[in-house]
Amino acid sequence: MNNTTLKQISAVLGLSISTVSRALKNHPDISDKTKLRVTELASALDYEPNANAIQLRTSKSNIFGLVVPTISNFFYHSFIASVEEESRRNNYSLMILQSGDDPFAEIANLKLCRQNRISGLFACMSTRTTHVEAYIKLKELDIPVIFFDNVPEMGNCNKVCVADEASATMAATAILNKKKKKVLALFGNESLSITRKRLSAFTKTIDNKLKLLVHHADNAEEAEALTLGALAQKPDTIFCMSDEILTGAMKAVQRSALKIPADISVIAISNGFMPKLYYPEITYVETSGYKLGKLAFTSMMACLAGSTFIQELTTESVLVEGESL
Amino acid sequence: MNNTTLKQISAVLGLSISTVSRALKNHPDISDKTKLRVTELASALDYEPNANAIQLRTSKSNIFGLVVPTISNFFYHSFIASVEEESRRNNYSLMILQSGDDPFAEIANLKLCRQNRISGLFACMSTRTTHVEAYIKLKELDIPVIFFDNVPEMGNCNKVCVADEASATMAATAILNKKKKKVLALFGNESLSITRKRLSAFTKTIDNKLKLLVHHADNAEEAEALTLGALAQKPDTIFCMSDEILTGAMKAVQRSALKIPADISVIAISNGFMPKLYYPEITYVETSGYKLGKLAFTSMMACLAGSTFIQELTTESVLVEGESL
DNA sequence: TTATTTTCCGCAACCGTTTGCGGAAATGTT
DNA sequence: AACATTTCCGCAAACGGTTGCGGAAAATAA
Repeated sequence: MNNTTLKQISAVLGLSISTVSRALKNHPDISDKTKLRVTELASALDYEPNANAIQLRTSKSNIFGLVVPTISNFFYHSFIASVEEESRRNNYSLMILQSGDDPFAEIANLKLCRQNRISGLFACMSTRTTHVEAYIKLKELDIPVIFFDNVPEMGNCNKVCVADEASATMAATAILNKKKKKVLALFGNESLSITRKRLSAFTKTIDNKLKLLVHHADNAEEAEALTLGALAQKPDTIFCMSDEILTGAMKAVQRSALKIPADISVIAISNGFMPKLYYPEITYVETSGYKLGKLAFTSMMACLAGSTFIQELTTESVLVEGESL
Repeated sequence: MNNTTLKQISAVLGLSISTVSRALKNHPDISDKTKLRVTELASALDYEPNANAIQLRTSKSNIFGLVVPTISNFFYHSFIASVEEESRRNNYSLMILQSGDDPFAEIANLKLCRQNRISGLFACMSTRTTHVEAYIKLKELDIPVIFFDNVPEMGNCNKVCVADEASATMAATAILNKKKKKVLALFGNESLSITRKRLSAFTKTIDNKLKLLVHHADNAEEAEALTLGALAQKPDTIFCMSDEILTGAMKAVQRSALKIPADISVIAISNGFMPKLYYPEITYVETSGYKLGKLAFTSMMACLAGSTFIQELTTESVLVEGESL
């Protein structure tokens, strides 16, 4: 069975297509009697307007694109859920695409977005993105781009970020306040903007006031291995810059049968899900993907409303105390 | 700046729109010379075809819908990632919508899918879905619907499921083999199809050969509380039917400072991510969302290829041994 | 009754593509 | 040279809506 069209309705009712169209959108030109006839038949026939036709005619798509390295990631997860929620609430659909950290797939995804004439794009660049041209092209087409999480260096673009520096500073301060002496600090891939920001703020705050062992891990396995190795040097605290790092480190801690916080303290920067999985719950500085999503969305709406003001927004972080520090 | 159109290209080159259209798709009617002129200008102008126009003209959308209670869930996660991957590989886009377990949002989402004239739908019903009419309507419109995870009872629809019965049986068998005496078995919401299946298969396999304490938890917190309470009865094993249940139970175990597997054994049915988070790693029966996604996709493609054969597919499960049993 | 206004609806163009068909020009065949 | 083919391209309709404009019929005013 095919979808009902305005033409079909108009044929049945002996009206013109335009009259039916106007009746359905409650246009004042149409009499109540006619409106009633039309709406009743439309709902009887389960009429649903063809979004493609509307978008073609109005050249507005009401679709947002969202490109991300992978959707299987705690942080992106909540970000995506948040953006999807807001989008639907505002009558937008979301087209979600993952690049798998492959620059070519990323370009292909952006092309797909363009073909679908998206109204705006939420983008987290892949680790190895070198080519920002494809993103710039979107801007030239007056399609707002809101970068999040791993954002480009260049200044003239909209970005929403968690408070990387503030979070790292907050965590470092918490450690200092507890009079810790030796911290194993685990960070992510060095080429990520968030890694650089967090690392510099963290070390700056620690400021040689205590012994610092810094390591970089690309994934949980690496973090576990690094932690197992570094535990030989008897740190009294572990700092993890992300959830993924945290899971690796925690496994190493459990494996070493160390008691938290008696034998070793743990603090992380996290979305909040993982820390609550453990007992005792891990103390963490919250960088909420959910909040970031909301922020990104309001930024997007501002752009669509005509704001040409380039803004770089940041969510606030809070220290959530568990019993691990 | 606006997007380039065929009309613009044709105007510049002094050709008709149809010629340009054909040249771009390498139609034999067009001479190589003309093709070259067209393709060069097209790429110079960064031409990208308007998907809406194409979809309107061809009445094929190349968009799949995916509706799910929430995307913030481990299992759906990997399922979605898997389907997205396959979709893009096959030149389809994915429109992902979450209902938040709200039946009205679910209906609104399906409406959105219809308006966008999706080519097919991957659907996991919300817990409280009573109204399958909206789904049936899609079938009437010849839009294939592949249900996954929480599927409707009715027979005449395509379903892909993890091997619920087999998984539960496998877990129960593993427990029996280890000569356990008293099992705390934690299940999810009773109204879910997967809960019913897993519960019946599990209890049937255990068959009163040991003492069974069955509880239902809707979320991790409930699972934790239930576990804490039930530990008083000194079970020697905990079975968790899902990741969410597992996280709750594990927290209770950690809180009680019980050693795994010395003091208590744990086994779960899981996607595989959570069990590897703990040390020792939890033994689990793997029900892979990733595999299920692949299966759902092939089923979808079969439907689109014209297969009217209603099928109910099931992925295979495997027991992944950790050191918790 | 005639003139004026209001009410209600249809015509037609347009959005950007695809595609069947027809036809002019170029080429090939006797 | 006359005819048959082939090569290459354009016309126009269609997909399903939206919307400016104009106009007939009905209602109101003079």
